[in-house]
Amino acid sequence: MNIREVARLAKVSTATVSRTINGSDKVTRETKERVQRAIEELGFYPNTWARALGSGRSSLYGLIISDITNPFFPELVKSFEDIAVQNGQEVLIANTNYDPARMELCVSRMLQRKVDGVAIMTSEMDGRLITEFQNRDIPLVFLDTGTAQRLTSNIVVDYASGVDAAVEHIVSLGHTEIAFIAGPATLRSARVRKEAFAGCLERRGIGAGWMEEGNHQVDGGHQAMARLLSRTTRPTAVLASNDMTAIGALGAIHERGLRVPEDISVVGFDDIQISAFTQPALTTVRLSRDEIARVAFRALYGTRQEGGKGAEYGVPTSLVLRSSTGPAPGTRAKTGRLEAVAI
Amino acid sequence: MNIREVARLAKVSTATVSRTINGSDKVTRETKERVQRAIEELGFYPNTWARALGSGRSSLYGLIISDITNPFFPELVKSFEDIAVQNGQEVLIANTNYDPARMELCVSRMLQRKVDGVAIMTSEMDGRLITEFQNRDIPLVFLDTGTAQRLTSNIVVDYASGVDAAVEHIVSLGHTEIAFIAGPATLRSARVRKEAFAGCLERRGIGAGWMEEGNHQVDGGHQAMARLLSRTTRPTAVLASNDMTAIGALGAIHERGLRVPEDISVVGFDDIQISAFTQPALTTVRLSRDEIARVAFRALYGTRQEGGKGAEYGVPTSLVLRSSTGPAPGTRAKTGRLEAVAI
DNA sequence: GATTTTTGCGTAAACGATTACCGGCATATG
DNA sequence: CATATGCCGGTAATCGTTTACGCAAAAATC
Repeated sequence: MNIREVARLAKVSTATVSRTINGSDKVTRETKERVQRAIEELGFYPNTWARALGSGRSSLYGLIISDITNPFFPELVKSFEDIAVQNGQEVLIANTNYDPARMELCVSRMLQRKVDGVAIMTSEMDGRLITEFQNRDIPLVFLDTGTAQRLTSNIVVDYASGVDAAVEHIVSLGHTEIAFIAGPATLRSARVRKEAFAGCLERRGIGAGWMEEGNHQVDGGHQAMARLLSRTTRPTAVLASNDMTAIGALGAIHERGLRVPEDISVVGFDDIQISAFTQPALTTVRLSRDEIARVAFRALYGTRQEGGKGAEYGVPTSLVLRSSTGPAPGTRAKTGRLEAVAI
Repeated sequence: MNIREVARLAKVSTATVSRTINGSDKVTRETKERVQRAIEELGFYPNTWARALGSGRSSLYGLIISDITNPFFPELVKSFEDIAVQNGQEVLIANTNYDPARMELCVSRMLQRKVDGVAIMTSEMDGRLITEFQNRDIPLVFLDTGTAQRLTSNIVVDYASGVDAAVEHIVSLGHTEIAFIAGPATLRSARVRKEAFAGCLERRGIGAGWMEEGNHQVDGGHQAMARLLSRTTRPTAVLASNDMTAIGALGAIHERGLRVPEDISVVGFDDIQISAFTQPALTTVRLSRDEIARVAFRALYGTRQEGGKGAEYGVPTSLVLRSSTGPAPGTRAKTGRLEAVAI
């Protein structure tokens, strides 16, 4: 079953079949319809690899992430795939496992499969590898790393406003002893969150003494929280650099026999799915993976047409109120506002 | 950069280059080395599409799952991808979203990309679509659906022994009022788990009166548990058809002001990552996704060579003891055994 | 030493599309 | 009425491999 059989049945040349398939305007309506009928009658669909070879476009996008088992990524992957398929593209997924050495393998996989563009949603990318893509005119889009230039776009997450909303919420509940559990200092996005937090407190005239470092995993959050609790005085509210960390903190607090939010309020970051189902449900800053995926795809898909100049795209964050935050112990704060925005 | 340039540099024909790349034994060692040097010198690697077109093999496997945001799947996907890449293959992932209509789209995507085999790790597959693959001699492997036949293998999970170990554990803790929250009756694997549970109780002479149905999601587990708790008497132990359901149950119990495991013990199924981090950490039956992925890949990869006859593969399950199970209220059971196997 | 068999490699025809180029016909233009 | 201009659609080259076939030269056989 190939294009020639369709051509024979429709009594046209293979070129005309190809043109109808690709929506060329050089075919009259009647011919087009005749070809369409032939295609349907035979149940024909074109061989993607032959198309790729002939046209130089693979209709394949690469999606490089750190680790699909990190709950941040599945939604991103799903949305990206959805949009891609809606636009007739496929997606090649590659995990770096946070390992720069594996990144090399990922890049080579992308190059071998001749992808039409790559969304790099992780930070283990070094300059040399980026060059490999640029040399081959392959559009890229980064999440929070790199800068917009020819053929490469960048997605900038507005961490600051999310952190700010969280701090505002906590402060309005009467908290003044606020801690932050940071992510690994090597991660740009973790540094930005931490700095945003420090800045927020400073602007409000609250000293930023409570600071611990986790690893963006549950165990790191657990240990960091345990360290926080073993000090002579303890915070009444804790912001975590991501939800995994917050979940670890929840566990550590629970182990100490303390209650959330009565004794300590906890705020996460990202709004991963499971955050709605922790005990208690986690108040957190949402970073929409759907939005990221949408923007990333648009960046890649658009870059070719628009002369290949990359752009910078912003993605917002927003506070999601659940049950892990409450009035500071010994305060009688209004909680009306809490209900208003809760989901 | 193509095979011809390599051929010219190595002073051989393109056929010889192709043969060395594909590890044919029809090339002498010296020639092979000369070609290798040329390949490295030019930084050449073959165009995958052209290979696919020429050979009829795409080095692509399809992986159809219900939903990557279901925590059961990410580990499966990751392992499958890992193994595939180690064997020079790529993976095309497709989500059905539990929707039989979308399954059609998934199948068509697989066919268009001419995959060399498909692992179907979901149950929304109807016979007509399977035929599409069989007509094209594409090997398949199913998870717990379908039967082994020409070109199609099946992975059979030993649900019974996992459920049995869980019930044994619960009974040894002195529980006699044991409930089960089933999955959707439409799902074969959910039915098997439920029947295994009923069988276990019967064999031990315990009546199986406590039965509710969830939906394998957190909300379904929550509601089912709430129904269980609103009865006049309540169970002292609950087994859930999967971990998501168990997490929902945990929430419902907590809302009622009851404690786990002091008032009610809870056991999950699957051992998804987050189960180790719930409050309390969930005792559950592990179903290794790594093992499933390994077996699935081997089934597909092996099928071609071995004359295309499919096989049946077994995957075991095992009990993982954590903190959500304890002695039945009013009992003084030994907990020594609990520590022994805990992880 | 003449023969068959094996081995190593080259030639060239697929594989299934895309697309540059070209030509015929119908319509517009003078 | 002759010529210019589009519009459709066909011909065939091309993309980069794989692989069937064939042919020397080397090895094995008698």
